[in-house]
Amino acid sequence: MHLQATPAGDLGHLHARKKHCLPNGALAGTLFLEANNTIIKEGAALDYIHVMHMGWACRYNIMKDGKRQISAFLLPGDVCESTPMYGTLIDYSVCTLTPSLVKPISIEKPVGFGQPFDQLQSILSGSLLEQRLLRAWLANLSRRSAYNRVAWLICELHERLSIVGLADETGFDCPLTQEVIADAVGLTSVHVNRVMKQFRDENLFSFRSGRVAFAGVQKVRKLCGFDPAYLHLDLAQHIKTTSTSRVQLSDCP
Amino acid sequence: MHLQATPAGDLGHLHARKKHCLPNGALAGTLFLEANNTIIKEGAALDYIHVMHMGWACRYNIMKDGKRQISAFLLPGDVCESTPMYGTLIDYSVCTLTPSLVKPISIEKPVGFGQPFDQLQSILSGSLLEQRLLRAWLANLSRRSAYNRVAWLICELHERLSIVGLADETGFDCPLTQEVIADAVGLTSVHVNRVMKQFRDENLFSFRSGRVAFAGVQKVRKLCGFDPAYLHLDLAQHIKTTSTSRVQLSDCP
DNA sequence: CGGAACGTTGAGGCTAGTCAAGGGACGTGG
DNA sequence: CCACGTCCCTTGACTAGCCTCAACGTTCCG
Repeated sequence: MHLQATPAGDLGHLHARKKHCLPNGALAGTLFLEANNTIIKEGAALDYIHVMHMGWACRYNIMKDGKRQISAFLLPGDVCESTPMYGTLIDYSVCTLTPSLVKPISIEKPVGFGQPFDQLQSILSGSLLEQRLLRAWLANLSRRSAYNRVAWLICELHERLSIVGLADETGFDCPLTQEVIADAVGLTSVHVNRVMKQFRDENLFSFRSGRVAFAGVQKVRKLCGFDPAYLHLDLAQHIKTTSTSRVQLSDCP
Repeated sequence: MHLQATPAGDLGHLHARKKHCLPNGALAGTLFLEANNTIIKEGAALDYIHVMHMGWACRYNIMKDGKRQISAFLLPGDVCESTPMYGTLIDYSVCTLTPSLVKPISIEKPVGFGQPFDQLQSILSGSLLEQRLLRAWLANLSRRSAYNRVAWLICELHERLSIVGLADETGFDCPLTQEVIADAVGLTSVHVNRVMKQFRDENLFSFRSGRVAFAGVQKVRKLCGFDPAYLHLDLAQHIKTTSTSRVQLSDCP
């Protein structure tokens, strides 16, 4: 997708029409945002973290020639900030892809002070997991065909959504447009479309009207070499902290 | 580059022929490694960090089909571990590209305990900087032509080497083979070669016998859209907030 | 001198991009 | 209710960028 390269790297035509939700219980302080609303602007200093409660968002950068590179999809439960360290300058933007509920949480000022160790540890773990995802994406973009690249992304989304209960073996609701997928995997939307057609024709999965419907997830995973290990590794290790059998770690993203 | 996919994801034919250096002064405990020696093996648990004192190394993954994806070059001053958090399982390998001096430093066991806050902060800053680099690489691979991709990598190396005094306006010593560059930018070595020829022919820079010789760095930067901001941003901000000199741990990637 | 590792070059093919046109779904306003 | 615009999907024809295969050159070293 080509966009006008505005100085701030922001989508100029978007306006954050935030409104507060019913301030009862868990939703207190949660913001409701329409699709295509900016949550984080590149260049800002970090003072809040934003937790996705509902809806999808993406982390992206606009390049000098107007091309957009998406570096992460943010699903319910995810934190929009890749390293929530107070005061750091943010080198990416985040915008919603669907109507969303986002909860901002303010951060203690001096990093570390007054924060329990396990909070620091979770920031570190989060940052580490982000790195793993980025390395996996790097390998995906760099070394796979368009066909496998798209399949792999679908597998990642499926796996991550499964973890939060938003996907099962039959598939998942996926609000992404083919253009957004293209900007994530480094293709054109036209080519993404062709690849999707191929997946349909080969009866692997369909991507239509906002839903990915599988005819066998394992077949798809095998074909594109998807191994969910890189998503769990840390989590599993973190929970058990020590003394564990950590099995399938060596394989590539 | 295609490699046999060995279970451990390691380069089977490499043998770590470590030997201790003269244990006097700053070099005490420093290891001397030949080229193509493994420093970190994918799947290991992190208990030491390894600081590059001399020589070049790279962080990489071997994919199931044997392809190698390099996700970072490690230059003098860099820490091989992208997030030096004790006990985490490492999802990449690191090997030397040239004869190198590497200093291993053991880490306190429980993350955080007994470590001063600025050390934690330094780990976080380092991790954050790694993310920035990864995002920059992602955009580079995904959205630029082969020609610009290679130019951009050369600019990054030049900038980072300049920071540690190993490059000037005329160029820098670069021990990378065209195949290694190919594995970093997602091309074949044949095509890297063609692009290099083009750079020579256009009198932008030459890449010959281990040296990159510029005929005007700015011209190259402009053409590929290289902006060194992503390397500094945090550093500048970081120094201001805490006013400490902790140079080699968190700083340059 | 021979081998190994790396660089160089050419021919030909495939993958993905570009350009272009049209279709379906949906909302809005007359 | 229909006309229209917008957004997204779909498809075809053509092009170009990069890959593959293959051969040969260069440098270095034992």
